Amino acid sequence: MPTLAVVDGHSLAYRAFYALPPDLSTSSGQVTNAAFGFTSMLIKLLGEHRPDGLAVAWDVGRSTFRTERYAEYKAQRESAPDVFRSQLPLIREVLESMGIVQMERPGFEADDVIATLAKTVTDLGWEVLVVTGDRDSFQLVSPTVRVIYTRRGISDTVVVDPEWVEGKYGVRPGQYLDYAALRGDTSDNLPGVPGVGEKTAARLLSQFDDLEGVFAHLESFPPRLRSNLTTHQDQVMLNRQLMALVDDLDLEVDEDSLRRGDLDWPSIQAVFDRLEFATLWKRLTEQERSSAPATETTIEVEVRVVASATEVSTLARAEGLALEPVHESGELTGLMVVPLLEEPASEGLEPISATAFYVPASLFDHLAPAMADPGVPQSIYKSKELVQEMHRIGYELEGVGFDPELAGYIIGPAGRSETLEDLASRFLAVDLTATDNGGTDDGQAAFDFGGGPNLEAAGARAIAVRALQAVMEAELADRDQVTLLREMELPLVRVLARMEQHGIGVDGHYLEGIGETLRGELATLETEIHELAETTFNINSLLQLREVLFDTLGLPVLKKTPGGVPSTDASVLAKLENAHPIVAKLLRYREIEKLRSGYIDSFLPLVEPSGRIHAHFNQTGAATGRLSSDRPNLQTIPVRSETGRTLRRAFVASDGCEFVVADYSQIELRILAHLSKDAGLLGAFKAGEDIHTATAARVFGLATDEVTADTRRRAKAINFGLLYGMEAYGLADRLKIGRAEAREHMDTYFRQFPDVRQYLKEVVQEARRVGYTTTLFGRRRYLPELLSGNWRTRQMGERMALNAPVQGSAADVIKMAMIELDSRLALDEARMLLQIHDELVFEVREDAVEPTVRLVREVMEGVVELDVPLTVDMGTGPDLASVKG
DNA sequence: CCAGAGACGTA
DNA sequence: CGTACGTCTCTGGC
Repeated sequence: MPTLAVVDGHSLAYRAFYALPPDLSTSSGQVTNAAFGFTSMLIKLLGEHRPDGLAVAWDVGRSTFRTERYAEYKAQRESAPDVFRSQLPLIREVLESMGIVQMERPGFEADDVIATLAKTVTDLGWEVLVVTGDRDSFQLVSPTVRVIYTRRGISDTVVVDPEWVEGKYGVRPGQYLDYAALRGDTSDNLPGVPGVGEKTAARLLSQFDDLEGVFAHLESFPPRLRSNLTTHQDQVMLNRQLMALVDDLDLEVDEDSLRRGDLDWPSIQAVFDRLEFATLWKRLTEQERSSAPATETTIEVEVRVVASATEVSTLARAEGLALEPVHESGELTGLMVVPLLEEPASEGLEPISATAFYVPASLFDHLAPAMADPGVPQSIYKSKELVQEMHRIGYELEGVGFDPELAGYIIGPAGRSETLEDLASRFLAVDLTATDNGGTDDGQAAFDFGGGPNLEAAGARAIAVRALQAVMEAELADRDQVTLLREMELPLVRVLARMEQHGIGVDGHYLEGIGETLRGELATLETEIHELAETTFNINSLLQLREVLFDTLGLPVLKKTPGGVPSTDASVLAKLENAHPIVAKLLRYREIEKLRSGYIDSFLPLVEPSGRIHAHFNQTGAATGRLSSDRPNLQTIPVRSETGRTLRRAFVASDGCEFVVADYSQIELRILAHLSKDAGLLGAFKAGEDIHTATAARVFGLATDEVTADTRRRAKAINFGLLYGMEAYGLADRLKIGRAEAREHMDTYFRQFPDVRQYLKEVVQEARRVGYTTTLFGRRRYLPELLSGNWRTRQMGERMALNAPVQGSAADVIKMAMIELDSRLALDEARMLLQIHDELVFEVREDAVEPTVRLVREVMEGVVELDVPLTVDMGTGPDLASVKG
């Protein structure tokens, strides 16, 4: 079935305009951010969805039949800025050069054109993909019409199908119009019914089907709702009239003109050249001219439901198993299993065809031996989740041998982790979403459509995991990153799974107590601040606070935010502290409020009845290779401020246990020493000197015992600045010294440590040459920023290039230590609880504290051999506040 | 409801 | 004009 993509031109152009920096322009000064973003999105659409036809619909003018019928319609909208409007002709040129049909209709909106097109071509047997950031289009969604909805910016999109609409709004796509009419739409200036939000609207419609049904049953509603509905009935019916898309416009739709033909490369090149779209030209040519699959293929899956123990045992004799969980209303009901017998044929455009075996949970006992056997490696997308889920019901997955999510993280380009659909599309040219919808195209697959788990879809996912393994492992082998996956990221899965599962003990009562104290102090501060301001206002409102500080009190504006508005951040307030007594109160208020909202109120709901918090450790969240933590983020427990530290007492070791905390001393500077091989830096570490004091001595030409606290502080700022790619300007700001003096400091530093300068220079050069940086263990970070036409972006790329190998190598080192420690610690004696980048926290049985301290130090210090020693500082204590070395 | 801005906690 | 994260509050509604 051919697919037509229809783009809402204004909607997308507007998104692009606001998503991309306004300094994107040609050398002659024409701003091109909207045109650039639009074209980029278009290329992405062509690449990812491979539509057979393409059309762009435009709005014309502001007046439509809707504004005639209802003057308020969209009346609140301001007209678009000139720098946006000037780009519309550019976009039209791009589209013309690419031979893409553009349509518009005076008196109607682009949405109406889209609706008409969708209806027309659907009748001709096409599938439709509507690309827009406008939710009104959801009323068009059907089994053959999907919407690619741009949620924010231009790259965060979601494919909206009937299931998505139902899941999100609780109504069928056919009811969406009535639903929106009830709810109203502020962006169109259409009021809804007071007291009827999304929840109520959805409930009413699921009960009475449509507006007519709702208004026919007014008597059954509570009085308030009834009267609100009665008074607003006219508005609601008007809303529906205005929101309903017109699908019978008189458009001359010529099926053939919609189809994409061969591209006219010379004319495209002319337009792209003039707009200076060099990178887009490269993307388009590589994508559309390459021999890469012209269209996505699909997975042909035959699902076999396993019914006997014998069949399971046969499966379990495979050389490996791809596993995909199958859920029904939140419960794990079974596993889709694809045995790894032979390499799947993944060349060309043949559909990948395989059998997936569904093993219901009742037969898991027979699968257990294979799952617990590292000799039968398991390939699992999001393996940590399945490891935990299986553990909870009593089964251990001991041999996770592949996870496409982790492989994708290693291959990069990093960012947030990719969905299995993304990965299948990228590495297999397979469209998994086609199967997810129930595989209605082959007749026999629809047996469970509408109820029960979609076994076809799960089977296709398991097959995709297997196919991805072959392709991605080959890619990793080419890059020499197989070890990184097999020896580091995969073994870490079990370690993290255990840490999350074990959680950390929290004294909820203590936390509540602190909360009360903080609330008390906040109330006092609030009163004082209001009195000093001589007005009551919301201190948390930056808008109101700015007004008080800079208008009412007339304090000077020392810094602007990136948005161009006066900044009130802590560094500004610190400078204003002597200007007005309100400032000190504000600083204190901010500090306390941060603790209350971010650490008390957000932690308490996360404490399980067991008295423990189970944070998540995300293995694919950071571009450098670090872990990240969320729900809650336990890598940011306060430690710097006195008040913040009181909160640490809430983290308590279990009865009969103590915390053991181990942190690498100056690991990043040590890695810089190792990577740069700078004699001075290596010497200082080998001699066991305090690195900041040693740096100060060399930079300021002093003997070690002549280094004062202040010179040490300066040296420390230089050392840290180095790791972040800081320049003289930043150092000057930080140390409150002149730019020239800062320059002088840095020059002296680099004279004393010449190989550091050389190394930093080479890192950037190499990154520019190959496109990425590399860590000790071969982890890459891709840095397209280095080739940006934008100076700022390029500078940022350089700083990232300087920092990534150091931060990333440190992450590698501690990950290796975690894996080794996990295998060597006895679980009944010591459990790893937290990783905070260069620090590990363990909960240890009191009688095992001493040997554990010894083992942890030995493993952490010895896990890799560098040109400098790695040293670890250790402490123990019954709670995180009283950990003492 | 949602996304962005601004602020701020940590390494 | 210092890297890497996650989370809170407020605000305005491409």
